[in-house]
Order: sequence, then C-alpha cells, then structure tokens
Amino acid sequence: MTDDKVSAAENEQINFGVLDCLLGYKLRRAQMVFFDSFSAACSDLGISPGLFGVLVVVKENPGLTQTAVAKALGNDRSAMVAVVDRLESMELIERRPSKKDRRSYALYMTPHGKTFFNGLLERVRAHEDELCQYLESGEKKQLLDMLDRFPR
Amino acid sequence: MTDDKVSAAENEQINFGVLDCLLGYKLRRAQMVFFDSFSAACSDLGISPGLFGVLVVVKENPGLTQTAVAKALGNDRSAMVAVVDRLESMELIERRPSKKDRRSYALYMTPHGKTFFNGLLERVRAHEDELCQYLESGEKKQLLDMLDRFPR
DNA sequence: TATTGTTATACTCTATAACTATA
DNA sequence: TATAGTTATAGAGTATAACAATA
Repeated sequence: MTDDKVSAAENEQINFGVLDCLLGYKLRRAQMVFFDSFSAACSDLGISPGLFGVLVVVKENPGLTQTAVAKALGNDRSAMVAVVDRLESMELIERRPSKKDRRSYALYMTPHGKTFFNGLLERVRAHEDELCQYLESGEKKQLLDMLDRFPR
Repeated sequence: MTDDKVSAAENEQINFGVLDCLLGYKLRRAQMVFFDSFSAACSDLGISPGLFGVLVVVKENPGLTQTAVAKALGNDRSAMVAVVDRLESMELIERRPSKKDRRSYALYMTPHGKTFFNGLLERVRAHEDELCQYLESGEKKQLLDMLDRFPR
C-alpha cells in the first residue's frame, strides 16, 4: 500500500457523533490514559491503581477494618480479601487482631511498607506531573473540583 | 447500636491523603458514577456504555469494518466479535460483506436500529443532564475540553 | 508477508450468595 | 438478628496468541 493512495475508509476521520459531548465517554477515555500511565510507571513494583488506593487509606487511617477500607474506596468487602492478602504477602501492610471486636482485623502499614510507599509515591507523582503537562496553570485544581462534585 | 454512641473508627472521617489531589483517582470515581448512572438508565434496553459507543460509531460512519470501529474506540478487534454478534442479534446493526475486501464486513445500522437509537439517545441525554446539574453554566464545556487534551 | 474476522484462553475486576465466628 | 471476614462463583471487560481466508 502506498502513502498517497489509501482507501477512503481507512483514511477518513471517524465521526464520533454524540460521544464528543458525552462526559461519561470522555471520562472513560481519560481514565484509560491515566490507568495505562500509572501501570507503566508502577507495574514493575507490583502496584496497580487499586492497590495504591488501599495503601494510601491504610497508611493515613491506621487501624481501620477491611470493611471500612472497602467502603471508603467504594469496593465490596469480599474483594478486599485478595487485595489485603497480596499487600500482606508483600509485607507492606499487616492484619492485627482487633482488641474490641474479635470478628475483625485492624490494618496497619508496616515499617517496610512506609519506606516502600515513599518510593512508590515518587513514581506516582512523576506519572501525575507527566500527564498534567496537558493542563494550563490552575486547571488541575478546577478539574479536581469539578470531578469531586459528582455524588457517590 | 445507638445514634449518639458509635465507635470512633466507624464515625471518624476517612483521610484520603494524596488521593484527594490525584487526577487518576478522581477520574475513576467520577467515571464510576457516570457508569452506574448510565446503567441504571439503559440496562433495561440491554445497552451498556460500551455497546452504546459502538452504536454511535456505526451510525455516524456507515460501512466501517469491525477493526476500524475497534480502533476508533480503543478496543481490541477480538473483543468486537461478541459485541457485533450481540448488536446484530438485537437487530440494531448488520454485517454486510465488503465488496472491496472479501475478508471483512461493512457494518451498518438497521432501520430498526435507528428508531431504537432515537429512544436510547433520549435516555442517555437525560442521564447526562441529571449529572450535569452538579456543574455550573459553562463548566461542562471546560471539563470536556480538558479531558480531550490527554493524549491517547 | 500482512491483514480480517474469529476462536480459545486467560487474567483482572466486580458483584452476589452463603458460610463461620463473633457481636 | 446483625456484622466481619471469608469462600465460591459468575459475569463483565480486556488482552494475547493462533488459525483460515484473503489481500
């Protein structure tokens, strides 16, 4: 196939119709970009966006139960089991038996987890800054503010 | 459990730490809200956000191949097979043998598909407007513009 | 050789229901 | 009776590799 003679169907621009003004579609596309970028930056450390969220919440709120972390992040508590298993096997967080309620665990970040998290956070910030180059000064704040307004 | 005496761990506000200023996290949360709203509005019609995207692209670009639609929407062509099967079984689109290339199909929306799409679009617009109540005048345009700038 | 549609496969994520031990 | 963690399970969604037909 030559460069100056490609079929119309291949060369033609796609018409996205109503998708071009649908927030749901644009949010999904943008989120895919961020997801891929995050993965490229952190997958060699074994951390996905979902695992990162759990790490942050456990770090900032030591002693929370699995169910409380799941609720905070909008996940189901059944899905937390494998996540906590994995983060515990990486020795980043630990389950401690709750003293008040023998049904539940209190989650804590380990000392190694805190060190690991510092390096991880550098990667995450770099990935974030990389993508924020497409925003003008002040726009990131506007964007975060708008995204925060959609109710859960 | 009484209302005025709940445990600190349950009542305490969660500290989201760095997540509060990470676009990737906020985009995911917002997208989940839109996804759930879309599903609530359209799932009884058997249409998910992903199927809707395919419908729009086929409607606006009659005659595209499956691979071209997949590329436009950022999906893998192998995933298109089940999607087109389903939309064809709903008699919304149809595969026609391509005249130029006997390997591929040209995709078209059926007359029934066009009628169906009009009703579907009303639902989608209502769902979009419902969520846009949380944005001030002019902000939706700003938001779409910013989301569009992140490169694919 | 390369590409289209297809199949098989697998992996992640997510959601539901049911079980146990505790409350 | 209700809840926490767990398990099993199933459904999306997504990605890879390979194949037959065709280019």
